Amino acid sequence: MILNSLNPAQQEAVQAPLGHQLILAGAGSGKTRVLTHRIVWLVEKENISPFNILAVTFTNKAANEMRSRIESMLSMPTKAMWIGTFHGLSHRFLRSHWQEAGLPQSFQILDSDDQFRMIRRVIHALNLDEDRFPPKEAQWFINGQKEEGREPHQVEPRDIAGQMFIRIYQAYQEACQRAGVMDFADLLLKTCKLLQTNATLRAHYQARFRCLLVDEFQDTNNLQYEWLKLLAGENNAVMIVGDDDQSIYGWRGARIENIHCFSKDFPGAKIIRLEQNYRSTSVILEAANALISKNSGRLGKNLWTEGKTGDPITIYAGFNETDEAFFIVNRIRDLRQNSYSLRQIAILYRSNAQSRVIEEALMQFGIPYRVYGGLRYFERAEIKDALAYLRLLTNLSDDPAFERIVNTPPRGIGDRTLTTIREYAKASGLTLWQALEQLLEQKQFTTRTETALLSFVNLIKTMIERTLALELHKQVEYVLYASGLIDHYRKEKGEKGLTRMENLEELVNAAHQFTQEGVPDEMSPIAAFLAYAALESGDVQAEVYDDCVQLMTLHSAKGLEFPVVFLAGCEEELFPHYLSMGDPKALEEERRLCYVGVTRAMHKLYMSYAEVRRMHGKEAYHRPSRFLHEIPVELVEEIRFRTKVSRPQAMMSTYQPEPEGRFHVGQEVRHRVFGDGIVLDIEGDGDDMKVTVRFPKLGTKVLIASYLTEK
DNA sequence: CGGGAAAAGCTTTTT
DNA sequence: GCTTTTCCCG
Repeated sequence: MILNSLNPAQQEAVQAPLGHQLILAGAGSGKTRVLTHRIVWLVEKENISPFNILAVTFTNKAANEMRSRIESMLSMPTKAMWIGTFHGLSHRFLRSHWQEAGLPQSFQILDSDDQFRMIRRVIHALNLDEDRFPPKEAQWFINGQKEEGREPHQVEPRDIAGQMFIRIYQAYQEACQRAGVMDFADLLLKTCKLLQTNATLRAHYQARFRCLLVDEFQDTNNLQYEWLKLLAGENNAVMIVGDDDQSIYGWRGARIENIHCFSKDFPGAKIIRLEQNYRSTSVILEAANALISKNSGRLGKNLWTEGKTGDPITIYAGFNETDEAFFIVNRIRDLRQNSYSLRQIAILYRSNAQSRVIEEALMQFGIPYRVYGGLRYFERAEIKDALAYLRLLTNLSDDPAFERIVNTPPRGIGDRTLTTIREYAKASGLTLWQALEQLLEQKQFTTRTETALLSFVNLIKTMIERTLALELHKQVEYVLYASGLIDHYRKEKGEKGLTRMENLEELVNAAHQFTQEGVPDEMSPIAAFLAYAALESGDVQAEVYDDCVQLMTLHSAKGLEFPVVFLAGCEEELFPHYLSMGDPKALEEERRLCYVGVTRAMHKLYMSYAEVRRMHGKEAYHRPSRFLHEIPVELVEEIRFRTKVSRPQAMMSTYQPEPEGRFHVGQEVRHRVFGDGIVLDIEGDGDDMKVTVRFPKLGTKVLIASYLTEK
């Protein structure tokens, strides 16, 4: 193992004695390298068997990457090592111990969309008003309770409405149990509960995992922390890696506090800081450091680099969002001339809605781009339809799957028929499938409905018989055609239907590929495939060979790096977002988000804002983001193009403001970075005053007045 | 059942 | 304002 490729702090972390370690790893400080080297070190130097190691990450992508890196460094198989996400590892645990956990062997996993539908059904079944008890809120409530480790009976009701939400939670939980399904949070919760109550299992796993490693620890929630403590027990060594300054998922339950609690809960924990950055220029790092220093309660870190100073950060004041987009596109064209390839350039923004204007500008100039995010493969409606058939075949009790496909494609089973089935099921505590069978026996329907229902029942039964012996991908293929899904989407007009057909056909390939890569022995291929689809909803990664500008939100940019970064929409109300501005905690998270954005850039960072922006249909005038002001002036170069779009002629000629205060046209002024120049124009007043200055060597620049002094 | 009109969102996202 | 979902009627 080559340790001399690591810096002293990294080496210290990799070679740390077997105990608790807290690695505070700044952006671009090589934390993944440290983590993988550490695991290799444990195996090679501490003689820990891969069998005794467990490593947790937040995404499947990170887990896969970690395993393959370790494999390439280690001369032995890593199969015995547990590497995965909290959810993936919990799933693996519950598959082995479904009996102890009181689960059906073929239990399936609900994604958040399935969960939402199921909760809505439950609310209807309880005869509650959807307006008074919105499914979204119930979902938020339920997931929140689960993250705190509370089952329905453990929740303290706050008020009458809270009491109702508990009842919804209770009913939802019962419905899940009946259907043999569990949601994401259940995977963690059931694992924790089982480890808490079953001393034998707890002892077994605590004895096994002598070394536990957690990546991105600042993103853990309470339940995940509990999960870790249960497996760690008294004797196992825990290494966590994280960066409190990059915690940007507080809004979905991540507790930055966990990283603060670690030293207390894991006695003797040693803190090691990785502060040397290998990514960015010192200008970018200084800006990031200055920005994040405005936050309180940090563990504290100061990134530094041995690298170049680099160019100043460019701040562009656009007239409106179109002007901003054109600025970006123009700069991209320049960069391209300067031998940057498009894939080295990223445009980051706070919210997805911002991408449209930028996309239009890129399209207009024929610049290829790729937008990250959006619906992923296994989340597409047509794919979920197909998977619901597979789910129902595996498990006729799967009510959410039943609901989804009973009338997809349309086969004459309407809402009234379904209501009858649902009510019967509810009254007799049966699953929808059982209720349907009993009602058919009792001849409860009109002839037409009965025919429709019978053909559905027969369809499913035939599918089960016919696919039993088939290989997984043949099963999928059979289901696609026999269900009529293919025909259904074929009829859908336009490009949409075509894409959906292609997606469905792709599912056969996906299934084939899945079986080739090997199915865990303890599961049936179909169950394994379904679990895979639910847990790993499929990347929409840009292919590396595509030379495209990368567009994404700041959140999805985390963990990535780009030679050139444009950070668009740096305006108050948008970034920081208006919904976060009232709450100091949320505001600090926005600042961390900005920190994440700034530290993505390797060589060149552009930040831009628009003076006028159409938001929710209205023209809104926002001030430049406070984050821009938190970056030291000497690191910044502010510019504004005087394009036609950016300022109507009329305003210039009729409105010539008399210089208020310190500056007037023709005056000689001084700037800390650019030196001496002459004032050409003045706009606005007070804090917003912008002064156009001509500098002898640098040309004309528009600057904020407070950055200038009289000569 | 399907299409068009009305209404409701509208920050960030992984599992 | 624009887009997505829901609702209502032929």
